[in-house]
Amino acid sequence: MARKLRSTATKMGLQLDEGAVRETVGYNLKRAYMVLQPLAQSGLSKHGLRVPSFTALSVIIQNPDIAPSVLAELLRMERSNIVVVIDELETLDLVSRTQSTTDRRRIALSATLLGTQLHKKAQASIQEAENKILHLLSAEEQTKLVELLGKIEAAALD
Amino acid sequence: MARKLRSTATKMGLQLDEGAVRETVGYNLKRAYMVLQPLAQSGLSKHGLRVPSFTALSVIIQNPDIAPSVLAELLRMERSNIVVVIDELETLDLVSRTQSTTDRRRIALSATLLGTQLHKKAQASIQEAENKILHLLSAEEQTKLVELLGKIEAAALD
DNA sequence: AAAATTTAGTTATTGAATGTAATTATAAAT
DNA sequence: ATTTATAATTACATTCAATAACTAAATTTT
Repeated sequence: MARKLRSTATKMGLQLDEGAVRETVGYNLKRAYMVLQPLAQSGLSKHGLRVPSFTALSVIIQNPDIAPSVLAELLRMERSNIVVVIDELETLDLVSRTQSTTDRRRIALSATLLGTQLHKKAQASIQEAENKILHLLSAEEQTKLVELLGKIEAAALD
Repeated sequence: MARKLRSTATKMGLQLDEGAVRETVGYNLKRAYMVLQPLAQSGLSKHGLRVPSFTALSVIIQNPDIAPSVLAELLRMERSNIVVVIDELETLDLVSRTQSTTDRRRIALSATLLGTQLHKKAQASIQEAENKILHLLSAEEQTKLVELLGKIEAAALD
């Protein structure tokens, strides 16, 4: 590690490191996320999507007629923020809102054909972008990583 | 997983999941980060610090007389954003700026005694907060996780 | 030595993402 | 019938990171 990190450091003949923060798992998580997030974003921007809208589209495709509030819970977002994401997806004709006839408060979300098609392409773009980094991890390492991340998330639900 | 995730889902007798996004490593990273970040923040808020100011303080303690621009490079932040973090730390009397005599553009950052003391306490608070979750991972798992995260970060430096 | 270029720190501004509070319409409960 | 709760929404605030432009000082070029 730290080839580029040393670029300025070596100029000054110093031995730099971040010290105590590196002992927290959270900071290491953040730094790895800072690497992958821009890759995902650039993969999505080709299709006019942002990360939140892509994740929402993904969930809607997987769960046809899902309600916004359930979608929000699943994505761990506020209901109020989901609204603008749905607005965005609807404007792009990727998702449509249908008011429930049995409970007129409730809205059913479904992906359009275009939405399903675009999602497939966007998914491929993300995978491709992530792979610029992740091909340096073996399949077992990637599986292990996702498993450990899942344990952290599961632990939070107690 | 998904005890709480099922809370609404089970009400409706549905089997919900996020679908394709979960196949991206980046999203799993994000979700795990969403668990740990608030814990770190609550650990720090007791001491009047935010995550960015704590990480900066950590680096300054580890590297006395570091320049703001080097600090920014190490934390992968913009120089412009580091300034406000330093302002904040200086206001709290945790860090002081000293102008270099040899190069009057350059500034040397150093932690005050108070800064060093507070950092130690804040560090303990973070560890304690993180452990509410992380004790569910074995020591080996935590080490493995940090190792894998490090590989992702290292891969980005090519 | 003078002029041009680069570097360090700073300021101001923006945009993206998330969080909070209040509002409207409908349904459910008392 | 009145109250209470829920779903979606709107408006607003906050945090964080990114960009551009500015000042002062050093370095390089001519």
